[in-house]
Amino acid sequence: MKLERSFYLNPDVVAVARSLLGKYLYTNFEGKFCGGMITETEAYRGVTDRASHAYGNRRTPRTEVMYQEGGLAYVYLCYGIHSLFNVVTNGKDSPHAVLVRGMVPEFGLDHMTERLNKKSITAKNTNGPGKLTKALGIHFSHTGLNLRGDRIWIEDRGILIEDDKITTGSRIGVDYAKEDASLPYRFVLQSF
DNA sequence: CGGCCGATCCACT
DNA sequence: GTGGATCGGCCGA
Repeated sequence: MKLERSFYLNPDVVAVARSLLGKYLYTNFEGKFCGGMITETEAYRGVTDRASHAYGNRRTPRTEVMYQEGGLAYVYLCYGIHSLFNVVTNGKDSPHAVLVRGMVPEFGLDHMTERLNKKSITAKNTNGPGKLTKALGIHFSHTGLNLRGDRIWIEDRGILIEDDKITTGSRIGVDYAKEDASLPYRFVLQSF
């Protein structure tokens, strides 16, 4: 059920972002098993995408994981507070990634509720990239983890998402990316 | 090595 | 609907 290595090696990161909708993201930290269905993603198309951290083939200790072969987690700190979870895709030295921005919580609800300091949890509590990492216990120190390992992984549970259930649009917070800011690289599964 | 700022969230109004 | 929180990365000097 775990997504195969070949899924992550797809050179078309926009297609990967689209096909991650309806897949299930799981974590298991300290014996706390959690997971849910992915409902929102954004594609970051490597060295030619001004919105990508790897634009212009920029390599830093932080972005180095994006240059590895697809199938790793790229987690970085945003605004000094939020850990944002990305899926590294494509082959080595093709630094593509998909940002996971939303999910519907389904497994380990008690663990996620506790991490969020709430009394209960709904999809509204995991509908942002910083919120879902907090619920799942993903921290920027987890960057580089293999997504076919036993701490963070993604499964296909056979859910088929029709095109008419998806809204496509421009990515969030990428105004600085000039002509790339308006590219339709954001995918949102409706009714969640 | 100093300083600026970001792929955000939430409490408060 | 708005401002404050809060800090690592990275650029420029």
